[in-house]
Formats: sequence, structure tokens, C-alpha cells
Amino acid sequence: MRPTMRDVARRAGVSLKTVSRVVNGEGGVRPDTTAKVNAAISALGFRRNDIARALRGGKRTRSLGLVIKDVANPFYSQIARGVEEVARANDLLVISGCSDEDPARERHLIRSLCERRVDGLLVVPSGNDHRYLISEISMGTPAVFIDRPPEEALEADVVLIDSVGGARAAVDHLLRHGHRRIACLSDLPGIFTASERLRGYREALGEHGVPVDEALVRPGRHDVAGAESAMAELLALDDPPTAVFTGNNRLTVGALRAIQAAGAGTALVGFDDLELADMLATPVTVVAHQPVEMGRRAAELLCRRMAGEELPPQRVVLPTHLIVRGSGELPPP
Amino acid sequence: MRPTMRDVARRAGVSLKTVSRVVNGEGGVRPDTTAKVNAAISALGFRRNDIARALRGGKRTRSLGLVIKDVANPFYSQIARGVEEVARANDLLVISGCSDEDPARERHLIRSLCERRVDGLLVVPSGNDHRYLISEISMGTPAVFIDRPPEEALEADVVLIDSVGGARAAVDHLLRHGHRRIACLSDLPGIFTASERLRGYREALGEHGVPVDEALVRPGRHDVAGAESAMAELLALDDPPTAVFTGNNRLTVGALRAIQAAGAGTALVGFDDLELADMLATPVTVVAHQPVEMGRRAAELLCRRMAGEELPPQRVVLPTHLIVRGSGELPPP
DNA sequence: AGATGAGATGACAACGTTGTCGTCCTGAGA
DNA sequence: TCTCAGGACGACAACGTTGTCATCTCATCT
Repeated sequence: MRPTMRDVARRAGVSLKTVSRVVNGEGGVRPDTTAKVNAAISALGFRRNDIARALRGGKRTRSLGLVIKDVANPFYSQIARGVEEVARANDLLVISGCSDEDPARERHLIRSLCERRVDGLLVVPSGNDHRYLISEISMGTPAVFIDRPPEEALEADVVLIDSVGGARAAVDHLLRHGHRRIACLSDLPGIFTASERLRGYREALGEHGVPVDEALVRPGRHDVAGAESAMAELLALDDPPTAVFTGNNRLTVGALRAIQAAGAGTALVGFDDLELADMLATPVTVVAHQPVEMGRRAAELLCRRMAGEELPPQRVVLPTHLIVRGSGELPPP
Repeated sequence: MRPTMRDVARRAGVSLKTVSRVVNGEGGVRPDTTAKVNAAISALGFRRNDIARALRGGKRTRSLGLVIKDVANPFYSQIARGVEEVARANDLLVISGCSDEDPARERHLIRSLCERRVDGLLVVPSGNDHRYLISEISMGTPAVFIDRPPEEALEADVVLIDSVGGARAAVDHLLRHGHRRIACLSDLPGIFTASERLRGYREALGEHGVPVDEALVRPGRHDVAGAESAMAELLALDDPPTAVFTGNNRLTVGALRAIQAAGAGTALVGFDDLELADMLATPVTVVAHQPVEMGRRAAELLCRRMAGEELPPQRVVLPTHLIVRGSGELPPP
């Protein structure tokens, strides 16, 4: 079907190796020979087979694997964007997959990627046991974790967002605006960022001497619908919260819907920025950060590892910044 | 570095081929031998090399290439999501790249993907000359176009959105609400969907006997900032439009910003749904459709082609539906 | 003219796997 | 006991490329 170098060689009346030389611009080929070869190449529509190329000589495949939770979520698609930019600059292709927060799926994906001999892995880890990666790493497939660190046993680079700091800033902001009954919606407790943000929430309250009312803490919400119903429940309490901190973009959207549906004036600060956050009836105050940059940094770190650079495991923590827009400054009733 | 089947064979004291049989579950291996081999496999951390596997026997690489404009744009990331779902179901990996609407970049990407011998291509085409794909297709790499058809010369499957119909419905809606001075923001005229939506706009006006005021037609806007400034200009006219139709999600966001900044009450219907569109001060009426489904359908079509199925080039057109939320029903002043 | 050397080209092996085919062993049937 | 079938396993080639090394051709110099 597809012509090989041998076909090109036959047509050009030269040897296989000469074609290889032309294709790879190795030089040492006379101009007229080069022309003949090039003519044969375009006549046949020859494309070098990178599969064979990668095989021969244990070459690099010039590809990297990216495992995220869900591309359709803007947070992850922005990470993917950053990764793609760096990949492009380094002439790498990105093979990506979604784990949907399922450790089994993640493991299967990573396995497939390793079997395909990607040169490196970028992973937003789902489960809590990534020891199976140790052997992959030791066998020359470096890995960089994004957004969540691997467990202690695994020494690998990781690029994080300052979740605790961001959450504290958010809750601190609400406290300074006079709120004392501040609810918290957070994702599944097994997720690092979720527990970190919850920790930041508790710390901020603690610092201000405000006891945590566990009735206002609603962890384990991992989608818009879950957050919406949790928020609706909170609003239906006899003594509802006057403010809420939401742990990620999905939860923020859900909470906003519930608040709007209830016609409540609940103050809100959300983790992750949202497009149009500034255009809502009450513009949304958020803890913003740079997901694209996170993807970039992780990919750059990975490229250094792939180049063989030896350095102690890096832990990059990107800052957050509070964007004040209105919803976080609503006063308690 | 990474052990090969030969290493496993040596360690297990069997032949290469026996290892291959075990790894691929071919059968015909005694249980105790199988156990020895498996022990060696896990002791060495062996991973089958799919590169070699794909090479031998011209096997499929079990991967497909996806070229979109920009993963960070929700429209495209949703397409990617749909593709990923189908890929997962068919045990394929997705290698994706962003063209950023640059034909040269797109061509380079597709070339790289073909060199890597992806089993099929999914492309949101950027330029207007994809004849170079003909030879790839004829050589056994099927291609399916998404969102925009290739030029006539190229017979390939394509999955589209009913852009003309959607745009007509949007403008018709505005006309029925009494608007006569309706502006249109659209993307670069070279982009199929942009010109189709502009056509739908013109057709709808024509049907209602409303002449097109070219001063209100602003094509060539391809990002939020461009749309925002174009909309600001329109609002600053002596005789500003009372309504606007925006050709895609980026342009809708830009227009909304300008309208809000000007404190104008301009009616708006946008193509593409937006998260939170229903939560804005004036909820946004949109022409919605199913980008995830578009990705799915395209990937399914590609899988059929990859399986060798022969059928005439398909042209799937997915419907749009108007979601009435408020901004499109604002009356003219 | 013969030696020399640089430049151009080709032959061949190897990368890690799997398909083909051959060999060996065991147990059942004659 | 001999034959034979069939199961278990191994040897070998091939996929398409590139690195290594060998060969061949001239132009140049002595």
C-alpha cells in the first residue's frame, strides 16, 4: 500500500541507503542523484515510516503521553493546551487520554502509552497508588505529575497549584467581609486538590477563631449536578450559610445555579476562574490561577528529563490570585 | 534499558516465540511454562513493544490523529471529548494537535501523523487546499473532516453542523422580535462555517425583505478582543444596531463584553452554547448544537473506514436548536 | 603513469516483534 | 511394540529503517 524506501530506491535506480540519506538530509549525495530520489519520492507519495525509524536504534518516538481527567473540562483542556505548545516547540506529538477519575482506566491508559513507547508521561493522577509507575520511570520513561502529587514512595516531578493558599485566601476574604457561616463544597476527599482546599478552608476559619460547622461542609461532590443539589440543601437549612467557598469550576457552576434558583444572596468565592464570570448578574469572585502555564511547566520539566537531565525531583507550586468581582463581597444579610 | 521478549525468554528459560505466545494469549503453552514466563515478565517489568509490533506485519498502530484548531476552546475540546470516547471504545489512542487555524501548521501536523502511521485522521481543516491528503487517503489512511468540508476535489466523509440553518433561525428569531437593524459578527471569511453563517444571516434578512446594511456586517473577527472592539464600533454608530448575531462562541463573548461595557440593551443571539449562558444578567439566547456528538459521529465514521468498509463519502449534518433565554427576545428600543 | 584520498554509493546487520514451519515428545490405538 | 496424531515448543524470516563498513570512481599530486 504505502511505498517504502525500497520502492523509492528501485524507482530512482539507487540503493536503499541513498534514499535514506536523501530523506534525512544526511548529505554526501550528488545533486542529480538527490533530484532523482526526490522525484521518485513525490511520484510515489512516499512518507518515511516513523514506526520503523523509532524501532531501529531504540530511537525516541518523539511523542509524549498526557493523561488528564476530562478534556471537555476547561481546566484540563487548558492544561492540554499548555502541553501542546511545548510539545510543538520540541517537535513532539501528544498522545492524550481521559481517565475520568477512574484509577483502572488511568492505569490502562498509562500502560498503553508505555507500550507505545512514548518518550515521557504527563499525568494528572487519579488513584492513590502509582507505584506501578516506578518501574516505567526506572526503565527510561520519565513522568511528571500535574495538579496532584503522587504518593510519597514515588519520587517524581510535580507541578501544582497552591490549593491551600488559594482556599485560605478565598475563605479569608469571605470572613473579612463579615461572614461567619461559610459553607464549603468540595470534590471527592480522595482527590488531593479537594482535600487541600478543604484544609485551606478549615485553616482560614481556624485563624479567625470561627469554629467549623460540619453541617456546612459538603465534600464528595464531583459534578455540577451534585454541587447544585448540595447547595440547594444548604440553602434549605434552618440556619443557612451566608457564604460559600466552592472547590473547583464544576462545583462553582453548580452552586451558582442553586443560589440563583433559590433567589438567594449567598456570597461565593470559587476556585478556578470561569469564562464569563465577570458577566454574571453578580460577577463571580474567584481564586484564579494559570492552568495553561501549569501544562507548559510540566511539559518543559518533562522535556528536560527526556533529554536525560538529572536533577532532584522538582516540586513546582504555581500561585493563585483572588479576582474580586462582586459575589465574594456580598455582605451577610 | 527496557527488557525485550528475548530477555524474558532467557530468564524464563524458554524461546522467544513462547514468550510471544504467552504475552498474546495465543494458547498452546503449558500452564507451568506460562507461569514461568509470567514470572519473568513481572520480575523484569516487561512491556510489549507496540512499535515493533506495529512494524511487523504492517499491523495497525491502533491510533488515530486528531487535528483541531485549539483544545482550549470549549467547542473543540468537546469535539475531542467525543472522539476520545469512541477511541476508548475501540481501543485506540488519540494523537492530537492544534493547528491554530494555520494551514502550514496543519499540514505539518498531518504529515507527522501520517509518518507515525496513524490508522486514520480526523481533521477540522484550516486552509482551503487539502489535495495533499488525497494521496494519504488512497494509501490507506482514511480521513474524516469535522465542522468544515474539504474542497470539492476531495471525496471524504464530513460531519457538519447546520450552520446556515442555525444562523437563519437566529436572525429570523431576532426579526420576529421586531428588529430590523441586526448586526452580524463573523469569523474570517475563509472559514467555511463563518461564511455559511454569514450566508444564513443574509438569507434570513432577505426572506423578511430587510435589506442588508453592510455597515452592520463585521466579518474577519476571530477572537474575543476583535469581536469586542467590532461590537464597540457598532454601538458607537450614529444609528447603531438594535440586535446582533454572533457567529461563534468567541465572538459571542466579545460582543457581550462590549454590550455590557456600553450599558446597551442590544439583543443578541449567538452561535454555540456557552456555559453559564443562562446565568448572565441577561441570559443569552443561543443556537446550540452537539459538539461532543460531532466528535463521536466523526470518529465512528472513521472507525468504519479503518475497518475497511467501503461506502460512498458521507456527509452528516447535525441539527441546531435555538435556546431561548432572554437576550434574543429583548425588544428594539 | 601510478599513488592517494575524498566523495559518492551500496551491502548488510540490527531494532523487537509475530507468522510460518519444523521438530520433539507424549500417549493412544493397532 | 510400533505407529501416529496432536500438543508443546523452537528456529527463522520479515516488517522498514538507519548505522557501520566496504567499495567504487574520479580528480589531484608526485
